[in-house]
Amino acid sequence: MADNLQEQLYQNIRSGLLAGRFQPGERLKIRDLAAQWGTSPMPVRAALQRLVAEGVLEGEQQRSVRVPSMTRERYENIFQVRLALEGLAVELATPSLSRDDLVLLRDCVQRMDVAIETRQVQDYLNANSQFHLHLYGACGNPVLMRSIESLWLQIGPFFNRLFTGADLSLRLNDFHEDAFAAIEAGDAKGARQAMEQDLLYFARFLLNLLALEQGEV
Amino acid sequence: MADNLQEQLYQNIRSGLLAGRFQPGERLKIRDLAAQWGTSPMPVRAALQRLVAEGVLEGEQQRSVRVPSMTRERYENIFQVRLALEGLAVELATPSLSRDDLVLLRDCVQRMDVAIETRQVQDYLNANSQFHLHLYGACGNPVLMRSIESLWLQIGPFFNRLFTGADLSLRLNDFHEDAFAAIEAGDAKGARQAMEQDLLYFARFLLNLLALEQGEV
DNA sequence: CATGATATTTTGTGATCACAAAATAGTAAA
DNA sequence: TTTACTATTTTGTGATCACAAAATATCATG
Repeated sequence: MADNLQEQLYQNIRSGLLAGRFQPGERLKIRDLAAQWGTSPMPVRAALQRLVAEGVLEGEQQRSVRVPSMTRERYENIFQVRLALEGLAVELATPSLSRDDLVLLRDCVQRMDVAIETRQVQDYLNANSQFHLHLYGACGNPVLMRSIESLWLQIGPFFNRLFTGADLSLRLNDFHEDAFAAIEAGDAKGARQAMEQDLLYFARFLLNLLALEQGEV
Repeated sequence: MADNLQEQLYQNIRSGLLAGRFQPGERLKIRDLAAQWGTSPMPVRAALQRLVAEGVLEGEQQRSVRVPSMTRERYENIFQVRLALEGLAVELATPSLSRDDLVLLRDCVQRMDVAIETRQVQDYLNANSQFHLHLYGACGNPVLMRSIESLWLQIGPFFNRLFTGADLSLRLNDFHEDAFAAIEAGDAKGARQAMEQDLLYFARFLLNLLALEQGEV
């Protein structure tokens, strides 16, 4: 942890968002959060403004800060960019993976298999994000990595909330296995294609959950 | 202009950066800028932190804020992402351009032609950015647009500074003409390819200027 | 003259206060 | 009961202050 407050508060709010602890459309009020964390409003303000600048929260025209709500349209917009960036990252990362990386990735795939069988949603999500982000991390391009993480931060909240209590489809690991096989063989284009299939399948899965939820409300 | 100070200061500093009025590596000090604009340090702080969050300025480990310096490596990292995102944007935008859009784009191409002949560097840069950004703007994906603008903001400063006083290559408009022809014909893939060629040519041109400058220093 | 320790200044962070605009509650009239 | 106007509270913004850490200057020592 950094030694300044606003960094800590930023991390706290951020992980709260990723864990789905905030409702879409909910207003985040500076003084409330400050009281909750026992600080002055000042560092909370900075942390919130940072999250707005990163596109994680939305700032109503120089007024209050809200948790954005996810619509089908917004999801598809984000997905389109993810496909381009994560595809590129896979292609770049594949040739430069070390033996240790491969061991870790294989482990992630196995953990996802187990998680699906035992219906441990949280385990699956953890292994899934580790698989993707660790793979992308090897692309050697910090700018690309930063962009990808920004997008993950934007969908993460809904991701986690929607998945909670959802039935895991048995096919949610198929494309990871394809991707891993291609990666292991050093086939960058193949790895990219498999990964794009995974993203597509995953996106459809999530859109179903989203439609389901919005139908119920 | 928004009615709050920090937004105005943000815009001011931002356009100062885009115009190349700051030196790479230069430290931006809160109190200095505040005195310069006749405000308290507070809104300056917010504006700077926002620019750091957007990746335009770099914040040295919870300490002072600097204008990042451009290296060949960093430029290539940004370029790689630009190619993916702007290529996608062109492909998406092409089918949904209105007649007015085409008129505007054609005008940009013409203005660039004139600017190259008369060696008006600033005119060329203005027409160039308008051509690109207006085209991308038609892609209908705000998330994609935001990402692209973020990248432009990161190279803009060097862009403008390096170009000032540089000789304009006569070929700097060739690919725009190719791209426009494809766009006009509704050929999305072709437009993407032409635009990628343009980015590539432009990037090489800029890398030469960068090498030249760093060789001189 | 070069070098390292010390003192001074500079600079970012966080707290408290003042203020205006927005959100909300309260009240009166139809 | 509903609606429109007013009063109160809430909330974000900007200013000023206090403080600690970093940067810089000063000076003594080799």
